Amino acid sequence: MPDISLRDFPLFSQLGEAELQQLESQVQPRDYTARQRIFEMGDPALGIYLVKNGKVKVFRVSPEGAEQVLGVFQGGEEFALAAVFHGGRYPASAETLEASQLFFLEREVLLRLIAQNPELALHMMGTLAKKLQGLVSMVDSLALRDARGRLARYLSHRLPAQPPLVVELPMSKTLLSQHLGIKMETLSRTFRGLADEGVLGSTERGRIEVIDRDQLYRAAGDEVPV
Amino acid sequence: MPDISLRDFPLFSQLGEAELQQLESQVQPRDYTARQRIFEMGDPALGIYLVKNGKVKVFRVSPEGAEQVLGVFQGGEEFALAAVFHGGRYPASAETLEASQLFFLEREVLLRLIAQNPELALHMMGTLAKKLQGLVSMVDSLALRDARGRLARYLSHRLPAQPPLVVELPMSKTLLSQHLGIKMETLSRTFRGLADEGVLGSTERGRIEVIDRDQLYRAAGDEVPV
DNA sequence: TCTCCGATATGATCTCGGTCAAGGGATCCG
DNA sequence: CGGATCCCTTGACCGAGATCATATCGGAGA
Repeated sequence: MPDISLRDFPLFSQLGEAELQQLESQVQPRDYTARQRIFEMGDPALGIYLVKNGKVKVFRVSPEGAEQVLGVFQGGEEFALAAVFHGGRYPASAETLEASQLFFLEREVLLRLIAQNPELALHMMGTLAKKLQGLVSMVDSLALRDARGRLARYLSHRLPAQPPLVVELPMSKTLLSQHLGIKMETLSRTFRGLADEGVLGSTERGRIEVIDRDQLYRAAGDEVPV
Repeated sequence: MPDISLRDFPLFSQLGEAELQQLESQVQPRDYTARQRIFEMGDPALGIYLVKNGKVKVFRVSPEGAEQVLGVFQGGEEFALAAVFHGGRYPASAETLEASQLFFLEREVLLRLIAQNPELALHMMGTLAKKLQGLVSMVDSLALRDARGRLARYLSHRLPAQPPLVVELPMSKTLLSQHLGIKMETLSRTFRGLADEGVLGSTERGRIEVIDRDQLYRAAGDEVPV
């Protein structure tokens, strides 16, 4: 996994060389070990995080301690962007999945950056809008699909267009179950079910072989664009 | 219900008199009857809608025809804001609940407006961020709370701080059930349950009397700020 | 190679909420 | 006044998925 510099973040693709260098000096590198808490839901939202390497999960916790994973972010992605713009508190918690290096960008620095680069604002609105869309899709899954439908949808979204009909899971099945809002045991049974139906092949080691692409799409319900 | 002009939209609170007048000429008034479709999920996102009066629901539909309501918008609110910023398609459908007058604001006009008023961009990012927060809360409800917890949370969020311990539902119970992701019958039983527990009083005519505020908060789990 | 431990699988139950069915009760209208 | 319609309530039953319990797999380290 090669290291990543600021210029590799799509979020900053608009910026010129000079601005990037300036930004470089204002960003705070922070190193984390595996399973380290980055912030807790309710903490004041002081800035955004950029993932240089490693993996971070963002999640909510139920009163009983169950976790719902909102997203897993890795190199080149940023998180907690939205929290900065209503100046309040983080609406979820974040924790590393493995040892990770992040950049922390203070709220004020980000706002100043935007003030100097108006087109950056538009770009960030696009980013926010995409996240919103992702959450709408998540709500749809949770409210309107059963376990089979949720899994099929997750897989079909990540199935590469080109031949190797394989989905590489970016996280463990345990974590995936928390992302789909179903229990591990149920996810396990659901994978098994799809395999028995002939839709999937092996599902080991985070490598999901898809055998019947069309039926996977059908199980996903729809929304899978052409 | 008094009529509302553009200056009454919080979204445009930043704009000066001149800009508002200019905007006035670029906005398209559109009238709808009750239960009329405004756009369908998948339609190209051509612009945003501002609600002058009436009520609009935004929702997703399952393959079986069940609806999940993402939001209900009324006078002074706008919807479909996010869709404009990734230039794609509406990720949900919208329909009037009653006869309504809306303003339609074309994407290009909005973008031009932002270009001329950079601080408007920040304000809109705040709006987007709030919507994102709302969806995160919705995901939390759907994934981590049971019917009782969802309803209690909904009510506690809308309970006025001052004495008349009453929540006025902005929609029918049927619609509310589609908003909370539970069936009408279950919602009815859940209301009944909370009343039997002594948490709620009468729940008739969209007027929910809260008797035991503390227990309502407790049933809501947490997240209810001090 | 052996041991340990976290991740995954599988079986046996339980349960919340969905489904199906049958009323109320209010409002509007002929 | 009777009927039609919409919204809500209540009851009986059922099933997908949660829960509880146990077994197995596979990688890391001694």
